[in-house]
Amino acid sequence: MPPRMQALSFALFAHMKSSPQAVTMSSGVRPSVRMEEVARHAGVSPATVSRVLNDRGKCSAKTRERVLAAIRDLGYVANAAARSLAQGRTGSLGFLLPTVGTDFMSSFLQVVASAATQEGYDLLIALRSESSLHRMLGRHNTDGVLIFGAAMGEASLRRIAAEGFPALLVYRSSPPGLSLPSIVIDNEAGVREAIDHLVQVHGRHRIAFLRGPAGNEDAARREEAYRGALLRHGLPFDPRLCRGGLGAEEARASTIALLRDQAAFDAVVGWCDAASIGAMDALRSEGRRVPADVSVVGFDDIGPARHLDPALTTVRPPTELVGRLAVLELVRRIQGVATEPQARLPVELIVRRSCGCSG
Amino acid sequence: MPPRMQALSFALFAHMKSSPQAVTMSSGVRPSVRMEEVARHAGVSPATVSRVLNDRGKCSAKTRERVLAAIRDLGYVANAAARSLAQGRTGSLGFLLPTVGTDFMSSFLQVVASAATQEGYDLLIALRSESSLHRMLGRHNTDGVLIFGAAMGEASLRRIAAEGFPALLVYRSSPPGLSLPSIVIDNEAGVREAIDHLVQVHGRHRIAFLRGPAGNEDAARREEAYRGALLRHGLPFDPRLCRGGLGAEEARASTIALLRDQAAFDAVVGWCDAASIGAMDALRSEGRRVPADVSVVGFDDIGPARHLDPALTTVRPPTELVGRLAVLELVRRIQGVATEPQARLPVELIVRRSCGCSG
DNA sequence: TTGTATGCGTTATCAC
DNA sequence: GTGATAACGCATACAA
Repeated sequence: MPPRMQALSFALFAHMKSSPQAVTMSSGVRPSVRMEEVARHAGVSPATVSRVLNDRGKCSAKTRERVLAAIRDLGYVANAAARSLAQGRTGSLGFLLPTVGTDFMSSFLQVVASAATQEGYDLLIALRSESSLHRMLGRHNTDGVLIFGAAMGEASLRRIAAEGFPALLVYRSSPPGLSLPSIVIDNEAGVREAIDHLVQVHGRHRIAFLRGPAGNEDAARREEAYRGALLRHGLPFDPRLCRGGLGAEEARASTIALLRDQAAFDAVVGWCDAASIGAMDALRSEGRRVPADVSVVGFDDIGPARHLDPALTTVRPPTELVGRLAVLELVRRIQGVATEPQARLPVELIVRRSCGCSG
Repeated sequence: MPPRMQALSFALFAHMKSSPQAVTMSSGVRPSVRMEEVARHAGVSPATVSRVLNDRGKCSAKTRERVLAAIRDLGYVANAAARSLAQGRTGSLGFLLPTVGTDFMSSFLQVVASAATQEGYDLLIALRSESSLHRMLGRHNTDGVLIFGAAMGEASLRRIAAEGFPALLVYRSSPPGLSLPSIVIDNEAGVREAIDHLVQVHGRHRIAFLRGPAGNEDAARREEAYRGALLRHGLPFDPRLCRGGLGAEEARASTIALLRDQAAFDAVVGWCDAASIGAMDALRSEGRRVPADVSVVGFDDIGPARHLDPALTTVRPPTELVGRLAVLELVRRIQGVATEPQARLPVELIVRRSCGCSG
């Protein structure tokens, strides 16, 4: 935010804070209509209304009609808290995630949110915050939680597992000994395929890698796979070619450092698309041509990948499937059904132009 | 999803569905610890525990300690439903939005989520779904709702207003007669500045516009402003230059149509960045140079905008401010404090290279 | 098929 | 300061 805007924002806040216009406390806030009122209106007992609402037990079509009419007339909406208390379930899922501000996370969240709705659950989201985490736990507030990546420390995971609270890890496997169910993708196969392609199709032999954050399991697996793939092709591992690329910024910097380093390279594999995009940016600004001089491959297939110039060749995880499966499995676990301890979903190499193909 | 993957997904689902490993129903699921147990453990009454938990009324530091210790030992977490029922508040905000899958929405959601956390509220998100909307209403389930753009029909808005349920519109103004509080941005000023810049600095006189979706208020305002700005500069409005550009795809198509149409133009203003990006894409693929042949300007300043080649000149709304203010105002409204009926926040023209500047 | 009564876990209003 | 007790609004045996 530029200074001027910031000043403005303070002014706005201050103004509104000190706004003296008294308090409208319960001006038009009539007490919300309860079930009892609906019952009276329909000439039945509250219990009957409850049955109609939940499709429990049989009741004559006529009373059913009357009740529904009353509900409509009065604009009745059940009090979620009371219902939860009585039923012992909240009807909502928690989703713990480190951030929603990235392309990848937002599209994943989209999938999870619609899957949750489809399964009849509300979605409560919490950004890596131990406090909101706390509230979600203890068989309260939420019927179960989806935990993305490293959004939650191992200590908390341990507690969840101990309490038997329904939880499912996504894009992260269970810490040893905990046996929390999880859904991960086949990072190894993805990177292996990518590098096989670079070596076999494009004859690349000096392949650099931009590594992800330390705590990130996917990042670690992909880096491992990178080294493994080099080995399989009999290529030496050159530490100068393996640099930090957390996001586009760092990737840009690393790529420029790579160029300055004189350590010749003819391909860059980013641990994620954002990193690869940063790399392409840097290469272009330094006068290198992609893919003529350097091939670039990413991982994630975020939205912009296909619109880059050249379009980014990248490894696509089955985001849609991961999200739907995650919600489904969590719901199943909430219902007490035993589920697979771990699902490892296959990825797919999307060949576009940044590797050198003409597709 | 490619066919092979789809088949696989079915296989996975089927497998898990038919998994015969019985039911773990309440295997390690011990009944959650309640307040009463904490009370016994600490040698006090439940009422005292409640006081300690909520900092209500005075109590000796010693009992306070004992209670806190008991809570820690037993890993007690308050039951949210019971608490809500007793207090008449849920401690969560609802956020109704059409989608989270776009750059713009995800960064806005990020702001809203962290603001909510900061204000001590959980965030319940609902993707344009009348059913989840329904649950959020009626003074239940959430203490108030944030409604983004056209995420909710006017009928529902009317009901909300009638019930006096705390609600705040964001990126959309209140329908006439409803007086729901709202926070909007100054679309007019943004487009006007952009077009002034194109005309005055770059001498552009044939300016095309890519219009947004019909129901979108921002889109409508921006288009109006486009026509207004042309008028002010004495430029004719040519309907052939005003085409659909909902997203990148349509924008691409429209731009190509524009070129085929022989209706000469030297600038394109997109109603949003995604549209402008699509336009740039099309221009490039058709052999036009940006900005040499055609200037391009966007609206939103989404993340990728600055990384395009050339970097996109665009109008930036104060997303951070809008989000924080929205949460703050909603909370204030929930607390019964009268708030401004409408805030119209200023935008800023971010001049980069796609307009022709060398910045 | 429908109504009555009780409990869900917490907070709040009282007495003590 | 602290402890009993009555709501909070709904679901669900159980009775009718």
